[in-house]
This record gives sequence, structure tokens and C-alpha cells, in this order.
Amino acid sequence: MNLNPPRVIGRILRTNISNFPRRGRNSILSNENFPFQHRRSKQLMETVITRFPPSPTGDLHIGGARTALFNWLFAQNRGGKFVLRIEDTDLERSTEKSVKAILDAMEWLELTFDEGPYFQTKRLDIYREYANKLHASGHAYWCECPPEELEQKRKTAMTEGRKPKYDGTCRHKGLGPGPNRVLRFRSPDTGTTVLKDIVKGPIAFDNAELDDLVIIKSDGVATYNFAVVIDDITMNITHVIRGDDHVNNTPRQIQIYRALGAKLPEFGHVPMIHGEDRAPLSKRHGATSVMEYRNLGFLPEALLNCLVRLGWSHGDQEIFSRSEMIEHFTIENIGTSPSVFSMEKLLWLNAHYIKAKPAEDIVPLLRPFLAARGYPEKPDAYIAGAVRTLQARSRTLVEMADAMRFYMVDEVAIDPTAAQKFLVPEMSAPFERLLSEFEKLNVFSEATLEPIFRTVMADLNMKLGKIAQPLRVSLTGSTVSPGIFEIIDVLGKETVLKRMRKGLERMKQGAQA
RNA sequence: GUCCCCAUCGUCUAGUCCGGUCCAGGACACCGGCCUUUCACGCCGGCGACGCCGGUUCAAAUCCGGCUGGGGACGCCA
Repeated sequence: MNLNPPRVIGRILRTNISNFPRRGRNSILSNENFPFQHRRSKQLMETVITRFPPSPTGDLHIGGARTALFNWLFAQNRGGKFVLRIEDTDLERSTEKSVKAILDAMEWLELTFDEGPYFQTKRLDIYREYANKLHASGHAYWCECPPEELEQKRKTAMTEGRKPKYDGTCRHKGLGPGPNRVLRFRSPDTGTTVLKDIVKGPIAFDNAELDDLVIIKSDGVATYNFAVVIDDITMNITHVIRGDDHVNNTPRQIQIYRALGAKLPEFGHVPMIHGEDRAPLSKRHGATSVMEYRNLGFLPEALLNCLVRLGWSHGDQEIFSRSEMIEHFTIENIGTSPSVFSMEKLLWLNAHYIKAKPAEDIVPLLRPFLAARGYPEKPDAYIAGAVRTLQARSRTLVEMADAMRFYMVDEVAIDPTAAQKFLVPEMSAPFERLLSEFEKLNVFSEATLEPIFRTVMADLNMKLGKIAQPLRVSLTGSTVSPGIFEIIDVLGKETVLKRMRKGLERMKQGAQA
């Protein structure tokens, strides 16, 4: 006879906990009966503290950056604090270089932190202290099972279709510490643990699914699942916003909080970012590291804007300034399904920010790209002028730097196909006429040039388009460029006349050929 | 295999909580047009989705169940 209601495992549906709103714009503030209502109002007095805990085993990648951004935004929105913590307890894979790379990327994105960076390897004693507490209270025990044996048992379980969990061999041995021994957390084997996820809603786990996880490795270092909990407790973290891939770790962590009698933070799990093929983002999807995007000529505000829209939205708004992101960011508007990172969208956003930014502000950002191309030095004002003509035509700083070549080099290389088509003998007469008019000119600007063009065109009974292409080819070496007057304006009289004479020569050569 | 999560245009998403206002809105990409000295920018228009099957209901993208598909987790990694 079963008098107990059936246990509900997994996503708890509205019918089971009807007043747990998963999302919904106003529900949290409007619903008086919301179970967390007064916890919530207590929180309003309490400072929000979020954290970003990368492990220094590589560059900061897109997914990590978005997690950092969400935590940062939430803290900013609530007037709270943002903590950076380096999770370097994997002594094998953690490197100094990665720490630097992560810090650089955070700085580039201007994701400023109020505390840290903390390093877990500097806090090992704290973990041991808490581990001792757990041992003393009977919540942890020493285990001497050799790793190879455990590995073998896991495999067997897997092939037999069972969950590969620790079988509890040392659970009741009452062992003390010793070489090659690990400390395991004694996980309850009945009941359920409920994760009240602020993004996904409540999720229940059957405790029988959870095994006794290692909390202190045989080298005396805490494992991830233990160190995070201790850190989040001792750093007073109020909200843990992290990737979806941590959902299954959370019930174990909750049990540790409970065993320690600590207050739980709020947990929010954000769906992951995938590549175009829906597989998790990896190298073969192209650039995955934040700094690669800087090298590709992207602006940090564009990357941030792109990332914030992956899994979060505010109605139909696409463009967000930093302050708008902060102002509008709420957990309720985080989506529940995984998203695919799109380079096309990033390019569009980047083009938008390049257009919107004052040319003067682009110059310093562009300089490294110019230098990389070995262009001769030019003054800021000159480059700014060139930038202005290219802003609407460049999606990245790389494209801009490439397109800027003809402004920068002394001699332009003329595209052979373009020369063949436009630097033709028939054009030499009108070209000569234009050249002689230009030579007389003292003030060289669009305002003085345009009337001259008009009169020359009228005299020769030609359309502007007819002469524009040969001129363009002479000045830039290509049939594609910014507007002809803009170019002349930036290049200046001397260079324009020099290149026009060169062009004229080519036209006459064409006549002989 | 077991457990967990997810499911609206090709992509990012609005709408889902509180069913009707949605023969589903916006953005990127794509296609067409306008503007025009080239290329862009900009503007206008077009293409294009509620995974499937049941149930509840006068009414379902929205609630319920199943299926299918995708993803995650199962380490002395984090």
C-alpha cells in the first residue's frame, strides 16, 4: 500500500508547484503569494554579489564571456558586487599564461570586478578546514579505493546500463587520513533534492542518483564541487549564474551547503552557446576566444551586444549600449533554450558600432592594424579623415585597414582589369582638361571641386559617371572606393595631381598599344 | 546506458506564466526595388517558423500526456 504521493523527479511542473513562476514579466513583483516573496524583500536590503569563476586552462571563450557578462550585468543592475575567482585547483592544466589571457580579455570587454581575482590554490587551507568540519560531523569519510579499480567499476556499470556511481566500499570502514586516500562526502541515499533554479524553474533530483563525491583529492587539494561551495559561502555570493552544464552538479552542492548548515545562494542556469552545427562551441567553429575577435577587428561593444542577445532579450530591441544593458537586465528575460552563435549578426553589430563611433575614437583602435600592414606613418587628423570615408563601408577594423591602403601608401598599385577598362585613350582629353582646372585651384575641397566638375562635364557634354571611374582608378587603383569628392578631400591636392598625371600617362600608353 | 535540460522563420528572438487581441511580431542573412559618381550606407518591399501525435477547451504557439529530435551530466577536470 502506497500512502505517499508519487515522487516527482525532474522538472517540476506548474501543476506540482503551481505558484512557482518560472518566468513572466511581472509575476515576481506582482504576486503576493509568491513563495519567495519575503526572501526576496530581504534580498532587496542585501547586496547582490555575483561571481565569475573561470579555470585558467585556456583563453576566455565566448561562452565564458557571456556568463561573465550576465553576472556582471546582474550585479550592476542591482547595485551589487561582482567577484572574479580563478579556479586553479587543477594543478596539471592551470597556467599563468591563461590567467593573464583571461584578465586581458575581461579588461578589453571592460567587465570590471569589485573583488579579486581570488585564487583557489591560495585558499587550500580554508577548504581543508571545512572538510574537517564535515568529517567531524560524519558528513565525510576517508576512502582508499584505487582510481583504476573505480574506473573499472564505472565501465562495467555503464555497459550494464547502470549509472556509474561510487559503490560505497569505504563508506563504513571508518578510515582515517593517509597516503592515497581521498575524502568523500557522504551523500544521503534516500529522498530528493530540489534545485529552485531562477532561470529554469524547480528541478528535483532523486538522491539515489547521487553518489559520494570526492571533496579532497589524495594530493590534499579540494575538488571543484567542494571548492566552489566553500568559496561561494565564504565570499557571500548571493546569486550563482552559470552554464547549463552545471545543473547536475548543483544538487550535490546543495547537499554540501546543507551539511554545513550554510544558507543557499540563488542558482540560475543559463543554456549554452552552440556552433552552427548545434554542437558545443569548439575550435572547429572558428574563433572561440574573445581575444581572437579583437584581432579580427571587432569592437568590444559589438561583441558584448552580440553576447547579451544570446539567451537574453528585451522585447524587440537589438542594439544595447552598456547602460541600457544594465538598466534592462533581468533574470526573468533569460531564455531556456540553447542558442547558436552567429558571425553574421556580430558583423552587422560591429558595422553598426563602427558607423556610430566618432572617427577620432576609431583612430587609436585602428593604429595596430595599420602598423601590421607596414603603411607609412600619418598624423591622426589625416587618418581620421580617411576613416570617416570608410566607416559606412567597413564591417571590421581589418576591412577598414585593408581598404585604407590607397590613403596610406605613396604609390598605388593599379588593378590591371580596372586600368584596361577605364584608363583608355578616349578619356585622356577630358582628363587633361580636368587636370588643368585642378591645377589652377588653391583651395582643394568638395565645395570648390564640385562646380568645376559640373562645368567641365557640361562643356564636354559628359555625365559625371563617365569621368568618375577613370578618376577613381587613377586615385585609388580600384573601381571600388568611397565617394570621389571625399577621396580628393582627404588625399589633398599634391597627391591627387600626381596620381592623375600617372593615370593620364596610362591612358596615353593605352593609345599606343 | 542512466539521470537532467531544451524545442517559434536558416540564425538570434518576441509572444507561452494569466488560452481568444497571433492566418504569429522584430532583427541578421537572402532576394527584389529606390537612392546614386563605383562600392557601401540608408530607405521600401519580399521569402520564411509554432517538430510530430493525441488530450482538455467554444477556442491552443500558449495548458496536459506521449513521441521524435537536439544538448548536458555521470572524474582524485572545472
